[in-house]
Amino acid sequence: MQHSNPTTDPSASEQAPQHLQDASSRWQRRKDARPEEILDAALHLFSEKGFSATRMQDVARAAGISKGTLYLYFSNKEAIFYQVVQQRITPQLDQVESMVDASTGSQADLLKQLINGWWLGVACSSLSAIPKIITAEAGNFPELARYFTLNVVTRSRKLFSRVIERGMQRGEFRQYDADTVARLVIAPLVQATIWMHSLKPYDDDAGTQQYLQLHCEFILNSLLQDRSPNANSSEGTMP
Amino acid sequence: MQHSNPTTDPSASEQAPQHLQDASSRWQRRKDARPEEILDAALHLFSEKGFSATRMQDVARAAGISKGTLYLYFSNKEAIFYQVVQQRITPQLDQVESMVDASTGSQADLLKQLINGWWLGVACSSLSAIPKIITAEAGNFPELARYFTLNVVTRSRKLFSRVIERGMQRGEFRQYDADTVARLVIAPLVQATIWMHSLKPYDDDAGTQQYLQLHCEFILNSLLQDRSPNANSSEGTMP
DNA sequence: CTTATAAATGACCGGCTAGTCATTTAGGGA
DNA sequence: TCCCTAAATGACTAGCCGGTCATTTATAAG
Repeated sequence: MQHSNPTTDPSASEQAPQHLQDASSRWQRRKDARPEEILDAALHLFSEKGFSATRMQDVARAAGISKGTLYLYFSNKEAIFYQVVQQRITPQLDQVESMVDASTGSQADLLKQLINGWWLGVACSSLSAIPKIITAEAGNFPELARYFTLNVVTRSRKLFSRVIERGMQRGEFRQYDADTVARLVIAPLVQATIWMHSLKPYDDDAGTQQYLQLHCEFILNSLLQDRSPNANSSEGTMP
Repeated sequence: MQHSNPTTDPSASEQAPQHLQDASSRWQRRKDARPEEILDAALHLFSEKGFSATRMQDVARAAGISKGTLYLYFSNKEAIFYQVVQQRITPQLDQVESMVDASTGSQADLLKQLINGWWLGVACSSLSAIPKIITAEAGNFPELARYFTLNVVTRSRKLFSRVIERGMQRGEFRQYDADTVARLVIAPLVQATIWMHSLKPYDDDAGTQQYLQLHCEFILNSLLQDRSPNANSSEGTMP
Protein backbone atom coordinates (compact mmCIF):
# COMPACT_ATOMS: atom_id res chain seq x y z
CA MET A 1 0.00 0.00 0.00
CA GLN A 2 1.23 3.44 -0.88
CA HIS A 3 0.04 6.41 1.12
CA SER A 4 0.87 9.96 0.23
CA ASN A 5 0.68 11.97 3.38
CA PRO A 6 0.12 15.66 2.73
CA THR A 7 1.55 16.89 6.02
CA THR A 8 4.58 14.69 6.54
CA ASP A 9 6.94 13.71 3.79
CA PRO A 10 8.82 10.58 4.80
CA SER A 11 11.41 11.08 2.09
CA ALA A 12 12.22 14.58 3.30
CA SER A 13 15.61 14.82 4.89
CA GLU A 14 15.25 14.86 8.65
CA GLN A 15 16.51 17.98 10.32
CA ALA A 16 20.25 17.52 10.53
CA PRO A 17 21.36 16.12 13.88
CA GLN A 18 22.75 19.36 15.10
CA HIS A 19 25.08 18.13 17.82
CA LEU A 20 28.59 19.15 16.84
CA GLN A 21 28.44 19.48 13.10
CA ASP A 22 32.20 19.31 12.60
CA ALA A 23 33.20 16.51 10.26
CA SER A 24 36.29 15.66 12.26
CA SER A 25 34.99 12.15 13.00
CA ARG A 26 32.18 9.84 11.95
CA TRP A 27 30.68 9.93 15.41
CA GLN A 28 31.36 10.76 19.03
CA ARG A 29 30.93 9.04 22.34
CA ARG A 30 28.17 10.88 24.17
CA LYS A 31 26.82 8.38 26.65
CA ASP A 32 25.27 10.97 28.93
CA ALA A 33 23.50 13.05 26.31
CA ARG A 34 22.03 10.20 24.28
CA PRO A 35 18.95 9.31 26.36
CA GLU A 36 17.58 12.85 26.38
CA GLU A 37 18.25 13.29 22.68
CA ILE A 38 16.55 10.02 21.90
CA LEU A 39 13.48 10.96 23.95
CA ASP A 40 13.29 14.33 22.23
CA ALA A 41 13.50 12.76 18.82
CA ALA A 42 10.99 10.06 19.72
CA LEU A 43 8.46 12.47 21.19
CA HIS A 44 8.72 14.62 18.09
CA LEU A 45 8.20 11.70 15.73
CA PHE A 46 5.48 10.09 17.82
CA SER A 47 3.65 13.41 17.60
CA GLU A 48 3.98 13.49 13.86
CA LYS A 49 3.28 9.88 12.93
CA GLY A 50 1.90 8.10 15.99
CA PHE A 51 3.55 5.27 17.85
CA SER A 52 3.19 2.29 15.53
CA ALA A 53 4.00 4.28 12.41
CA THR A 54 7.22 5.67 13.84
CA ARG A 55 10.15 3.52 12.74
CA MET A 56 13.04 2.94 15.06
CA GLN A 57 15.22 3.83 12.11
CA ASP A 58 13.57 7.26 11.98
CA VAL A 59 14.04 7.83 15.70
CA ALA A 60 17.70 6.94 15.33
CA ARG A 61 18.23 9.31 12.42
CA ALA A 62 16.42 12.16 14.15
CA ALA A 63 18.57 11.60 17.23
CA GLY A 64 21.70 11.59 15.10
CA ILE A 65 22.67 8.01 15.88
CA SER A 66 22.30 4.58 14.36
CA LYS A 67 19.55 2.12 15.05
CA GLY A 68 21.74 -0.20 17.06
CA THR A 69 22.63 2.59 19.46
CA LEU A 70 18.97 3.00 20.42
CA TYR A 71 19.08 -0.45 21.94
CA LEU A 72 22.08 0.44 24.08
CA TYR A 73 19.86 2.91 25.92
CA PHE A 74 16.33 1.49 25.68
CA SER A 75 15.38 -2.15 25.62
CA ASN A 76 12.64 -1.68 23.02
CA LYS A 77 10.22 0.73 21.43
CA GLU A 78 7.69 0.67 24.25
CA ALA A 79 10.38 1.44 26.80
CA ILE A 80 11.03 4.70 24.97
CA PHE A 81 7.39 5.64 25.28
CA TYR A 82 7.30 4.85 29.00
CA GLN A 83 10.27 7.11 29.53
CA VAL A 84 8.66 9.91 27.55
CA VAL A 85 5.66 9.77 29.83
CA GLN A 86 7.68 9.41 33.00
CA GLN A 87 10.12 12.20 32.26
CA ARG A 88 7.97 14.74 30.43
CA ILE A 89 4.46 14.38 31.83
CA THR A 90 4.68 13.21 35.42
CA PRO A 91 6.88 16.13 36.55
CA GLN A 92 4.43 18.61 35.05
CA LEU A 93 1.57 16.94 36.88
CA ASP A 94 3.50 17.12 40.13
CA GLN A 95 3.98 20.81 39.60
CA VAL A 96 0.33 21.52 38.82
CA GLU A 97 -0.78 19.46 41.80
CA SER A 98 1.25 21.54 44.21
CA MET A 99 0.02 24.69 42.49
CA VAL A 100 -3.55 23.62 43.19
CA ASP A 101 -2.73 22.78 46.79
CA ALA A 102 -1.10 26.15 47.37
CA SER A 103 -3.85 28.16 45.71
CA THR A 104 -5.92 30.52 47.84
CA GLY A 105 -8.12 32.44 45.39
CA SER A 106 -11.57 31.58 44.07
CA GLN A 107 -12.15 28.11 42.66
CA ALA A 108 -13.57 29.63 39.50
CA ASP A 109 -10.32 31.38 38.85
CA LEU A 110 -8.41 28.25 39.70
CA LEU A 111 -10.54 26.23 37.32
CA LYS A 112 -9.91 28.73 34.56
CA GLN A 113 -6.23 28.53 35.37
CA LEU A 114 -6.33 24.75 35.13
CA ILE A 115 -8.08 24.87 31.78
CA ASN A 116 -5.67 27.42 30.35
CA GLY A 117 -2.75 25.64 31.93
CA TRP A 118 -3.81 22.38 30.37
CA TRP A 119 -4.17 24.10 27.06
CA LEU A 120 -0.76 25.71 27.15
CA GLY A 121 1.00 22.80 28.79
CA VAL A 122 -0.47 20.07 26.61
CA ALA A 123 -2.27 21.29 23.52
CA CYS A 124 0.32 23.94 22.72
CA SER A 125 3.36 21.97 23.79
CA SER A 126 5.41 19.10 22.55
CA LEU A 127 3.04 16.80 24.45
CA SER A 128 0.25 17.79 22.15
CA ALA A 129 0.08 14.46 20.36
CA ILE A 130 0.11 12.20 23.40
CA PRO A 131 -3.68 11.93 23.83
CA LYS A 132 -4.11 10.88 20.23
CA ILE A 133 -1.27 8.40 20.37
CA ILE A 134 -2.53 6.79 23.56
CA THR A 135 -6.13 6.45 22.45
CA ALA A 136 -5.06 5.23 19.04
CA GLU A 137 -2.70 2.56 20.30
CA ALA A 138 -4.44 1.51 23.50
CA GLY A 139 -5.82 -1.62 21.89
CA ASN A 140 -2.45 -2.83 20.70
CA PHE A 141 -0.45 -1.89 23.77
CA PRO A 142 -2.63 -2.61 26.80
CA GLU A 143 0.15 -2.36 29.34
CA LEU A 144 1.02 1.09 28.13
CA ALA A 145 -2.64 2.09 28.19
CA ARG A 146 -3.08 0.91 31.76
CA TYR A 147 0.04 2.71 32.88
CA PHE A 148 -0.99 5.96 31.23
CA THR A 149 -4.54 5.82 32.52
CA LEU A 150 -3.39 5.27 36.07
CA ASN A 151 -0.53 7.75 36.12
CA VAL A 152 -1.85 10.53 33.94
CA VAL A 153 -5.56 10.37 33.17
CA THR A 154 -6.91 9.53 36.59
CA ARG A 155 -4.51 11.89 38.32
CA SER A 156 -5.45 14.76 36.00
CA ARG A 157 -9.12 14.24 36.45
CA LYS A 158 -8.75 14.11 40.22
CA LEU A 159 -7.05 17.47 39.99
CA PHE A 160 -10.03 19.01 38.25
CA SER A 161 -12.63 17.29 40.38
CA ARG A 162 -10.88 18.37 43.57
CA VAL A 163 -11.12 22.01 42.55
CA ILE A 164 -14.74 21.59 41.55
CA GLU A 165 -15.58 19.79 44.74
CA ARG A 166 -13.92 22.49 46.79
CA GLY A 167 -15.93 25.13 44.94
CA MET A 168 -19.13 23.31 45.82
CA GLN A 169 -18.21 22.90 49.48
CA ARG A 170 -17.53 26.61 49.73
CA GLY A 171 -20.84 27.47 48.11
CA GLU A 172 -19.09 29.07 45.17
CA PHE A 173 -20.38 26.41 42.77
CA ARG A 174 -23.76 24.75 42.44
CA GLN A 175 -24.07 21.10 43.50
CA TYR A 176 -23.34 18.51 40.85
CA ASP A 177 -21.38 15.29 40.71
CA ALA A 178 -17.84 16.64 40.73
CA ASP A 179 -16.30 13.75 38.85
CA THR A 180 -18.82 13.98 36.03
CA VAL A 181 -18.34 17.73 35.77
CA ALA A 182 -14.60 17.18 35.62
CA ARG A 183 -15.09 14.82 32.69
CA LEU A 184 -17.25 17.40 30.94
CA VAL A 185 -14.63 20.07 31.48
CA ILE A 186 -11.79 17.94 30.18
CA ALA A 187 -13.53 16.26 27.25
CA PRO A 188 -13.60 19.27 24.90
CA LEU A 189 -9.96 19.98 25.68
CA VAL A 190 -8.83 16.46 24.92
CA GLN A 191 -11.08 16.29 21.92
CA ALA A 192 -9.61 19.45 20.44
CA THR A 193 -6.12 18.12 21.00
CA ILE A 194 -6.87 14.83 19.31
CA TRP A 195 -8.46 16.82 16.53
CA MET A 196 -5.33 18.84 15.95
CA HIS A 197 -3.49 15.63 15.17
CA SER A 198 -6.10 13.86 13.12
CA LEU A 199 -8.76 15.57 11.04
CA LYS A 200 -7.92 19.24 11.58
CA PRO A 201 -5.98 19.46 8.29
CA TYR A 202 -9.10 18.48 6.38
CA ASP A 203 -11.53 20.66 8.30
CA ASP A 204 -11.96 24.39 7.87
CA ASP A 205 -11.09 25.56 11.30
CA ALA A 206 -13.24 28.12 13.07
CA GLY A 207 -10.69 29.39 15.56
CA THR A 208 -9.49 27.50 18.55
CA GLN A 209 -9.39 30.63 20.67
CA GLN A 210 -13.11 31.12 20.56
CA TYR A 211 -13.71 27.45 21.24
CA LEU A 212 -11.66 27.52 24.41
CA GLN A 213 -13.17 30.77 25.57
CA LEU A 214 -16.73 29.67 25.01
CA HIS A 215 -16.09 26.37 26.73
CA CYS A 216 -14.89 28.20 29.86
CA GLU A 217 -17.87 30.49 29.72
CA PHE A 218 -20.43 27.71 29.34
CA ILE A 219 -18.98 25.66 32.17
CA LEU A 220 -18.90 28.60 34.55
CA ASN A 221 -22.38 29.66 33.51
CA SER A 222 -23.64 26.40 34.92
CA LEU A 223 -21.29 26.11 37.86
CA LEU A 224 -21.29 29.59 39.37
CA GLN A 225 -24.04 30.35 41.85
CA ASP A 226 -24.52 33.99 40.99
CA ARG A 227 -24.35 34.15 37.26
CA SER A 228 -26.99 34.12 34.59
CA PRO A 229 -25.40 33.77 31.17
CA ASN A 230 -26.31 37.22 29.92
CA ALA A 231 -23.11 39.16 29.71
CA ASN A 232 -21.27 37.59 26.80
CA SER A 233 -18.45 39.65 28.13
CA SER A 234 -14.81 38.80 27.92
CA GLU A 235 -14.28 36.07 30.44
CA GLY A 236 -11.02 37.21 31.97
CA THR A 237 -7.86 36.79 29.94
CA MET A 238 -7.37 33.93 27.57
CA PRO A 239 -3.89 33.21 26.26
CA MET B 1 6.91 -7.68 19.88
CA GLN B 2 4.42 -9.66 21.90
CA HIS B 3 1.33 -7.98 23.24
CA SER B 4 -1.16 -9.67 25.48
CA ASN B 5 -4.44 -7.96 24.92
CA PRO B 6 -6.86 -8.40 27.79
CA THR B 7 -10.02 -7.82 25.78
CA THR B 8 -9.31 -9.60 22.52
CA ASP B 9 -7.58 -12.92 22.27
CA PRO B 10 -6.23 -13.31 18.75
CA SER B 11 -5.74 -17.03 19.17
CA ALA B 12 -9.35 -17.55 20.19
CA SER B 13 -11.36 -19.27 17.54
CA GLU B 14 -13.48 -16.70 15.72
CA GLN B 15 -17.18 -17.22 16.04
CA ALA B 16 -17.94 -19.96 13.57
CA PRO B 17 -19.09 -18.59 10.22
CA GLN B 18 -22.67 -19.46 10.77
CA HIS B 19 -23.91 -19.51 7.20
CA LEU B 20 -25.09 -23.04 6.49
CA GLN B 21 -23.15 -25.13 8.95
CA ASP B 22 -23.79 -28.40 7.12
CA ALA B 23 -20.57 -30.12 6.17
CA SER B 24 -21.94 -31.33 2.85
CA SER B 25 -19.35 -29.30 0.95
CA ARG B 26 -16.20 -27.35 1.66
CA TRP B 27 -17.85 -24.11 0.56
CA GLN B 28 -20.72 -22.61 -1.39
CA ARG B 29 -21.16 -20.01 -4.11
CA ARG B 30 -22.82 -17.02 -2.46
CA LYS B 31 -21.92 -14.11 -4.69
CA ASP B 32 -24.80 -11.92 -3.57
CA ALA B 33 -24.43 -12.36 0.16
CA ARG B 34 -20.66 -11.96 0.35
CA PRO B 35 -20.29 -8.16 0.27
CA GLU B 36 -22.65 -7.56 3.17
CA GLU B 37 -21.08 -10.33 5.20
CA ILE B 38 -17.63 -8.96 4.54
CA LEU B 39 -18.66 -5.46 5.59
CA ASP B 40 -20.24 -6.80 8.77
CA ALA B 41 -17.14 -8.75 9.64
CA ALA B 42 -14.86 -5.85 8.80
CA LEU B 43 -16.83 -3.30 10.83
CA HIS B 44 -16.82 -5.66 13.78
CA LEU B 45 -13.08 -6.24 13.60
CA PHE B 46 -12.25 -2.60 12.88
CA SER B 47 -14.18 -1.76 16.03
CA GLU B 48 -12.23 -4.24 18.04
CA LYS B 49 -8.70 -3.72 16.77
CA GLY B 50 -8.67 -0.57 14.64
CA PHE B 51 -8.00 -0.36 10.94
CA SER B 52 -4.28 -1.05 10.66
CA ALA B 53 -4.28 -3.81 13.24
CA THR B 54 -7.09 -5.71 11.53
CA ARG B 55 -5.62 -8.37 9.23
CA MET B 56 -7.28 -9.18 5.97
CA GLN B 57 -6.88 -12.80 7.05
CA ASP B 58 -9.02 -12.07 10.11
CA VAL B 59 -11.70 -10.33 8.09
CA ALA B 60 -11.83 -13.32 5.79
CA ARG B 61 -12.13 -15.81 8.61
CA ALA B 62 -14.82 -13.77 10.37
CA ALA B 63 -16.75 -13.58 7.12
CA GLY B 64 -16.39 -17.31 6.65
CA ILE B 65 -14.34 -17.10 3.47
CA SER B 66 -10.71 -17.20 2.41
CA LYS B 67 -8.44 -14.24 1.99
CA GLY B 68 -8.40 -14.44 -1.78
CA THR B 69 -12.17 -14.16 -1.91
CA LEU B 70 -12.05 -10.76 -0.25
CA TYR B 71 -10.29 -9.43 -3.31
CA LEU B 72 -13.04 -10.68 -5.60
CA TYR B 73 -15.36 -8.20 -3.92
CA PHE B 74 -13.13 -5.33 -2.78
CA SER B 75 -10.03 -4.07 -4.48
CA ASN B 76 -8.13 -3.51 -1.22
CA LYS B 77 -8.39 -2.88 2.50
CA GLU B 78 -9.23 0.81 2.21
CA ALA B 79 -12.03 0.06 -0.24
CA ILE B 80 -13.71 -1.99 2.47
CA PHE B 81 -13.59 0.94 4.84
CA TYR B 82 -15.02 3.33 2.25
CA GLN B 83 -17.92 0.99 1.73
CA VAL B 84 -18.52 0.71 5.45
CA VAL B 85 -18.83 4.48 5.65
CA GLN B 86 -20.90 4.79 2.51
CA GLN B 87 -23.36 2.04 3.35
CA ARG B 88 -23.69 2.36 7.11
CA ILE B 89 -23.18 6.03 7.94
CA THR B 90 -24.29 8.15 5.00
CA PRO B 91 -27.84 6.73 4.93
CA GLN B 92 -28.27 7.47 8.64
CA LEU B 93 -27.12 11.03 8.09
CA ASP B 94 -29.59 11.46 5.25
CA GLN B 95 -32.34 10.31 7.54
CA VAL B 96 -31.42 12.64 10.40
CA GLU B 97 -31.11 15.56 8.01
CA SER B 98 -34.64 15.16 6.76
CA MET B 99 -35.82 14.70 10.35
CA VAL B 100 -34.32 18.07 11.22
CA ASP B 101 -35.84 19.69 8.16
CA ALA B 102 -39.28 18.35 8.99
CA SER B 103 -39.14 19.27 12.67
CA THR B 104 -41.55 21.90 13.96
CA GLY B 105 -41.09 21.91 17.75
CA SER B 106 -38.66 23.94 19.86
CA GLN B 107 -35.02 23.98 18.90
CA ALA B 108 -34.06 23.01 22.43
CA ASP B 109 -36.05 19.81 22.12
CA LEU B 110 -34.61 19.23 18.67
CA LEU B 111 -31.11 19.71 19.98
CA LYS B 112 -31.76 17.23 22.78
CA GLN B 113 -33.12 14.85 20.19
CA LEU B 114 -29.98 15.25 18.10
CA ILE B 115 -27.74 14.58 21.05
CA ASN B 116 -29.66 11.52 22.13
CA GLY B 117 -29.99 10.38 18.55
CA TRP B 118 -26.26 10.68 18.04
CA TRP B 119 -25.70 8.74 21.22
CA LEU B 120 -28.02 5.92 20.31
CA GLY B 121 -27.13 5.87 16.64
CA VAL B 122 -23.39 6.06 17.05
CA ALA B 123 -22.12 5.45 20.56
CA CYS B 124 -24.53 2.60 21.23
CA SER B 125 -24.43 1.08 17.77
CA SER B 126 -22.05 -0.93 15.67
CA LEU B 127 -20.62 2.37 14.43
CA SER B 128 -19.34 3.08 17.89
CA ALA B 129 -15.70 2.56 16.99
CA ILE B 130 -15.59 4.66 13.84
CA PRO B 131 -14.52 7.93 15.48
CA LYS B 132 -11.60 6.25 17.17
CA ILE B 133 -10.56 4.43 14.04
CA ILE B 134 -10.66 7.55 11.91
CA THR B 135 -8.75 9.76 14.31
CA ALA B 136 -6.24 7.03 14.97
CA GLU B 137 -5.50 6.29 11.33
CA ALA B 138 -5.92 9.71 9.78
CA GLY B 139 -2.20 10.26 9.58
CA ASN B 140 -1.55 7.05 7.67
CA PHE B 141 -4.57 7.19 5.39
CA PRO B 142 -5.04 10.81 4.37
CA GLU B 143 -7.45 10.10 1.53
CA LEU B 144 -9.70 8.23 3.88
CA ALA B 145 -9.47 11.03 6.43
CA ARG B 146 -10.38 13.68 3.88
CA TYR B 147 -13.30 11.64 2.62
CA PHE B 148 -14.65 11.05 6.11
CA THR B 149 -14.22 14.65 7.20
CA LEU B 150 -16.07 15.94 4.17
CA ASN B 151 -18.86 13.39 4.10
CA VAL B 152 -19.48 12.78 7.77
CA VAL B 153 -17.85 15.26 10.13
CA THR B 154 -18.67 18.48 8.35
CA ARG B 155 -22.16 17.33 7.49
CA SER B 156 -22.87 16.32 11.07
CA ARG B 157 -21.63 19.56 12.50
CA LYS B 158 -23.70 21.56 10.01
CA LEU B 159 -26.70 19.66 11.25
CA PHE B 160 -26.09 20.77 14.82
CA SER B 161 -25.13 24.32 13.93
CA ARG B 162 -28.22 24.73 11.79
CA VAL B 163 -30.45 23.85 14.70
CA ILE B 164 -28.51 26.15 17.01
CA GLU B 165 -28.58 28.99 14.49
CA ARG B 166 -32.31 28.59 14.05
CA GLY B 167 -32.78 28.70 17.81
CA MET B 168 -30.90 31.99 17.94
CA GLN B 169 -32.83 33.53 15.08
CA ARG B 170 -36.08 32.69 16.79
CA GLY B 171 -34.91 34.21 20.04
CA GLU B 172 -35.08 30.86 21.77
CA PHE B 173 -31.30 30.75 22.27
CA ARG B 174 -28.84 33.44 23.27
CA GLN B 175 -26.46 34.75 20.64
CA TYR B 176 -23.20 32.88 20.21
CA ASP B 177 -21.16 31.66 17.27
CA ALA B 178 -23.27 28.71 16.19
CA ASP B 179 -20.42 26.73 14.68
CA THR B 180 -18.34 26.97 17.84
CA VAL B 181 -21.28 25.97 19.99
CA ALA B 182 -21.87 23.00 17.70
CA ARG B 183 -18.27 21.91 18.25
CA LEU B 184 -18.73 22.22 22.01
CA VAL B 185 -21.88 20.16 21.89
CA ILE B 186 -20.34 17.41 19.81
CA ALA B 187 -16.92 17.22 21.46
CA PRO B 188 -17.98 15.47 24.68
CA LEU B 189 -20.04 12.99 22.67
CA VAL B 190 -17.18 12.09 20.37
CA GLN B 191 -14.74 12.06 23.26
CA ALA B 192 -16.86 9.61 25.23
CA THR B 193 -17.12 7.36 22.19
CA ILE B 194 -13.39 7.36 21.59
CA TRP B 195 -12.97 6.68 25.27
CA MET B 196 -15.15 3.60 25.12
CA HIS B 197 -12.74 2.10 22.64
CA SER B 198 -9.48 3.14 24.17
CA LEU B 199 -8.92 3.74 27.87
CA LYS B 200 -12.35 2.94 29.32
CA PRO B 201 -11.30 -0.62 30.27
CA TYR B 202 -8.58 0.82 32.51
CA ASP B 203 -10.64 3.61 34.04
CA ASP B 204 -13.22 3.19 36.77
CA ASP B 205 -16.27 4.46 35.02
CA ALA B 206 -18.60 6.91 36.71
CA GLY B 207 -21.70 6.23 34.65
CA THR B 208 -22.21 7.38 31.11
CA GLN B 209 -25.84 8.18 31.73
CA GLN B 210 -25.10 10.99 34.12
CA TYR B 211 -22.40 12.34 31.82
CA LEU B 212 -24.77 12.64 28.89
CA GLN B 213 -27.52 14.11 31.00
CA LEU B 214 -25.31 16.73 32.60
CA HIS B 215 -23.84 17.67 29.26
CA CYS B 216 -27.30 18.39 27.88
CA GLU B 217 -28.19 20.36 30.97
CA PHE B 218 -25.04 22.49 30.90
CA ILE B 219 -25.38 23.32 27.22
CA LEU B 220 -29.00 24.33 27.57
CA ASN B 221 -28.25 26.32 30.72
CA SER B 222 -26.09 28.58 28.60
CA LEU B 223 -28.14 28.55 25.43
CA LEU B 224 -31.70 29.02 26.64
CA GLN B 225 -32.85 32.59 27.17
CA ASP B 226 -35.09 31.98 30.13
CA ARG B 227 -33.26 29.61 32.33
CA SER B 228 -31.01 30.05 35.31
CA PRO B 229 -29.34 26.78 36.24
CA ASN B 230 -31.10 26.31 39.54
CA ALA B 231 -33.43 23.41 39.11
CA ASN B 232 -31.16 20.38 38.88
CA SER B 233 -34.36 18.75 37.84
CA SER B 234 -34.67 15.89 35.44
CA GLU B 235 -34.06 17.36 32.05
CA GLY B 236 -36.81 15.62 30.11
CA THR B 237 -36.27 11.98 29.27
CA MET B 238 -32.90 10.52 28.65
CA PRO B 239 -32.69 7.04 27.16
C1' DC C 1 -24.33 -37.67 -16.40
C1' DT C 2 -21.17 -34.35 -18.58
C1' DT C 3 -19.31 -30.01 -19.17
C1' DA C 4 -18.47 -25.07 -18.89
C1' DT C 5 -17.70 -21.45 -16.00
C1' DA C 6 -16.99 -18.58 -12.48
C1' DA C 7 -16.71 -18.64 -7.34
C1' DA C 8 -13.51 -19.82 -4.01
C1' DT C 9 -9.08 -21.24 -2.38
C1' DG C 10 -4.49 -20.84 -0.06
C1' DA C 11 0.40 -21.16 -1.09
C1' DC C 12 3.30 -17.79 -2.36
C1' DC C 13 5.70 -13.19 -3.23
C1' DG C 14 7.57 -8.81 -2.13
C1' DG C 15 8.21 -5.35 0.93
C1' DC C 16 8.76 -3.78 5.37
C1' DT C 17 10.61 -3.34 10.23
C1' DA C 18 11.75 -4.58 15.29
C1' DG C 19 15.50 -6.24 17.17
C1' DT C 20 20.58 -8.56 17.03
C1' DC C 21 25.51 -8.92 16.94
C1' DA C 22 30.08 -9.19 14.85
C1' DT C 23 32.85 -5.41 13.63
C1' DT C 24 34.63 -0.73 13.79
C1' DT C 25 36.39 3.21 16.12
C1' DA C 26 36.52 7.20 19.44
C1' DG C 27 39.09 8.78 22.99
C1' DG C 28 40.85 8.42 27.87
C1' DG C 29 44.68 6.48 30.42
C1' DA C 30 49.38 4.60 30.72
C1' DT D 1 52.46 7.57 21.33
C1' DC D 2 49.99 3.36 21.77
C1' DC D 3 46.49 0.46 23.67
C1' DC D 4 42.30 -0.90 25.59
C1' DT D 5 37.60 -0.83 26.12
C1' DA D 6 33.19 0.46 25.62
C1' DA D 7 30.35 3.36 22.54
C1' DA D 8 28.63 3.16 18.09
C1' DT D 9 27.63 0.97 13.80
C1' DG D 10 24.73 -1.17 10.04
C1' DA D 11 24.21 -5.46 7.62
C1' DC D 12 21.48 -9.14 8.78
C1' DT D 13 17.63 -12.16 10.55
C1' DA D 14 13.14 -13.53 11.51
C1' DG D 15 8.56 -12.80 11.05
C1' DC D 16 4.52 -10.42 9.66
C1' DC D 17 1.02 -8.97 6.28
C1' DG D 18 -1.25 -6.94 1.96
C1' DG D 19 -2.06 -8.53 -2.25
C1' DT D 20 -1.69 -12.23 -6.38
C1' DC D 21 -2.74 -16.14 -9.20
C1' DA D 22 -2.56 -20.95 -10.66
C1' DT D 23 -5.49 -24.44 -9.09
C1' DT D 24 -9.67 -26.52 -7.21
C1' DT D 25 -14.55 -27.17 -7.07
C1' DA D 26 -19.57 -25.89 -6.68
C1' DT D 27 -23.31 -25.69 -9.59
C1' DA D 28 -26.22 -24.63 -13.42
C1' DA D 29 -27.22 -25.71 -18.13
C1' DG D 30 -27.48 -29.06 -21.70
